[in-house]
Amino acid sequence: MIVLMEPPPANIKDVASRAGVHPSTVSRVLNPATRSMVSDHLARKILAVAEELGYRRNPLAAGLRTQRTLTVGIVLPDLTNPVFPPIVRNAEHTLGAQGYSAILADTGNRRRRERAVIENMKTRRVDGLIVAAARRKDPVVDDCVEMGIPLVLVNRTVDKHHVPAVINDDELGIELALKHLLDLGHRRIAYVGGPQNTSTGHTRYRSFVELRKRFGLAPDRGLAVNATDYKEAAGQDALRRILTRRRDFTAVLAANDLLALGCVDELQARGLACPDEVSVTGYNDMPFVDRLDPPLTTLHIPREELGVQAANLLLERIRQPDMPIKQLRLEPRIVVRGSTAPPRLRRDRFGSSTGIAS
Amino acid sequence: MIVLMEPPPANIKDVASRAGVHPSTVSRVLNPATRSMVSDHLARKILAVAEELGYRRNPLAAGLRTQRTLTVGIVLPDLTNPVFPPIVRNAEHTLGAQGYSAILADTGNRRRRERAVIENMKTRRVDGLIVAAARRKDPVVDDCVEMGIPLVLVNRTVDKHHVPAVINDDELGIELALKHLLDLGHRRIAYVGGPQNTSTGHTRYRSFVELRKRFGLAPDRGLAVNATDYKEAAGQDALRRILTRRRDFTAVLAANDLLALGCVDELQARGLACPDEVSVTGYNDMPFVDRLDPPLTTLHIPREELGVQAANLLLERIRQPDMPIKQLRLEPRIVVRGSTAPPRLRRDRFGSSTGIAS
DNA sequence: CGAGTGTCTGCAATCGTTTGCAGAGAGTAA
DNA sequence: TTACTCTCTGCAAACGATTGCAGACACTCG
Repeated sequence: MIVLMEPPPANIKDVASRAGVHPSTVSRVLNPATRSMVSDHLARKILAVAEELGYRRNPLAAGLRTQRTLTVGIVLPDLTNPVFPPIVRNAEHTLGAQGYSAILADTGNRRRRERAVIENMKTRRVDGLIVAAARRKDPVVDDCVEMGIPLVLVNRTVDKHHVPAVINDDELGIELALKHLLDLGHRRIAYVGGPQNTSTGHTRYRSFVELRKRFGLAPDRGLAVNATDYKEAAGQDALRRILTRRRDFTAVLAANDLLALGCVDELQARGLACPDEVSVTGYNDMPFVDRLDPPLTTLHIPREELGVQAANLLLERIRQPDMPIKQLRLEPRIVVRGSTAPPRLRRDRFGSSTGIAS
Repeated sequence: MIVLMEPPPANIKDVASRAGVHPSTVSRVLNPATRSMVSDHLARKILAVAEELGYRRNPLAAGLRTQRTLTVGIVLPDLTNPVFPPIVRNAEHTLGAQGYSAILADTGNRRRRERAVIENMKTRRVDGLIVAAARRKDPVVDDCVEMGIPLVLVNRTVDKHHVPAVINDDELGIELALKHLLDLGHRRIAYVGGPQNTSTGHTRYRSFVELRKRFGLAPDRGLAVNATDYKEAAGQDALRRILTRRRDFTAVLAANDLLALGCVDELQARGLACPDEVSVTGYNDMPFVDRLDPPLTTLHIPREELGVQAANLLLERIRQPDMPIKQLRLEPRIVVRGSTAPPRLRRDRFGSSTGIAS
């Protein structure tokens, strides 16, 4: 095959000599901030020449000089978790509209890899980071803020305050879910939570415990278990652990859709009908959970908004690093579907005297 | 807040002066290819100093000089289509293992944006591109190969041959699906295809038409409609169009899971039970289609493998641009689930004399 | 006419690496 | 000793842009 060797792309010097000016003048014309330094007449001419030669500025050279790369890193725990694609997509899109490109890295939920990819991004001199993989205590994140690298957390945050973040109002979310179950008439409600080293897992669990108290429910020991992971298997496992101790609940409030699916699996495995015998709620309203069997009652979170806001917040921080730190807390709303229903009397199968009662 | 100003990261000159050598020597030691040029003793010393100073090479400066950025672009039509995350994830991971970072862009299926993002990546001097958003005729892709930019297509390819690609064996896929339906006893099978400007849409449609002939089925006109988009709404729309003409089919073979879901919706809207009255098959085995109602019979594609192979192929091309062009065609396998069943006689509701019969 | 003011453009250093070339030095052989 | 080879290291020029500084020039005003 014959490869046509294209001429090397025009650089700023080519444009300058073709326009009969000095490279610096060209640079000034091409740079919006310095554009006004050169006379309109000359500027127009230079722009024309640049256009004609198909000039494209070399971001490496520019970045080397300016220390800005127009690049941001996006760090995810798990791209195959359906919560994240919409966030990424919208973040990428709003960043792109401002000239920024996104470098993506999936940590696979591994700390070592999180450290490695962020390290890599730092050496690549990204202008900022969007991190969706934060743990509550996250030394990698701490390092970044300490080094002054603009950073925005999304979806999950860290315990330390004063880190910019766009997250969900989990207290509200859990309250909505719990109220929904209470309204249906449930009183014995199990809780399957997420990993306690994530802010979502922690906050949702804490909220559940507090709200249960506030609503005057018994502090049912043994009815709440936190899974080690936001995955179906972990959810199933958690519910299994609950079921070894108690069988008298009529609903399961899960801290995440995937956990909820695991719960549904476990119920099914035990021949317990959902929602007829046990109701289940999730969190996140992942795509397609509306078409599952049963359609999942869950909390809808503004995924697109999370992405857009995270990107905007980051851009703001990049441009004005000294602005006070903002935390956005977006409101979820409950979506009632087929996985929840009023409890039925089923003394025949369950009792409060199943053994290890509290 | 007090910001501790870190000292600027050490550069190659710092290392050199600290080790009492010339920067070029340091460069040679740090670069595997030239590593052997310097004596072991000195090299060890230099490495120690570099380590001590926490030296990290600046990829911008290196890229500026070498014209290699250790960066590749990944271009997707729609990240929220569940087919892509696993591909991206695995591609990113295998690229990362070789020191490459991935710049991600989602075109939202818009040609303008495809052009723009690839243009942007080119000016960023990516070393190569993985494109999952290709159309059958895709001038943007043509430009890239013409300019000699290493490029690998994934999932979809272009009509021109001699473009490296990792795709599915769609002929086989459609054959498996069709055979499955035939084995169940279906004879009147509708087809809901994808956009004909994508290779998948085209190949699957063509395969269906040919196989139908080969298996001796009537060339049922009006039983095949191609959707304009790989989305549920488009699938629903397509089946609706078929239903205005014919109602005598007992199965729908859809070219994609999302289209299949749209078909299910339309059947449901018309009160037709799936699979009792009409069977439906999909393509891609998206995550969670196994838990839908009904669980979707579909073709499983090796998504992880697609990502890994695409990345490897690209790396190969980057390193040896003159290698003959490879096309990988991975085999799907059929996964039989609840959305397909033997046809039932239902003369009561359907007849072959519903109007516009062929 | 000279000084002062303001606007525009050019000069040259700089960002941090890489790499062709040449030279230094050691070693070998005649 | 001289010439030659070989191995290692240093020199300096790129790569392509940005930017502080200063000079050129036109213009106004006294």
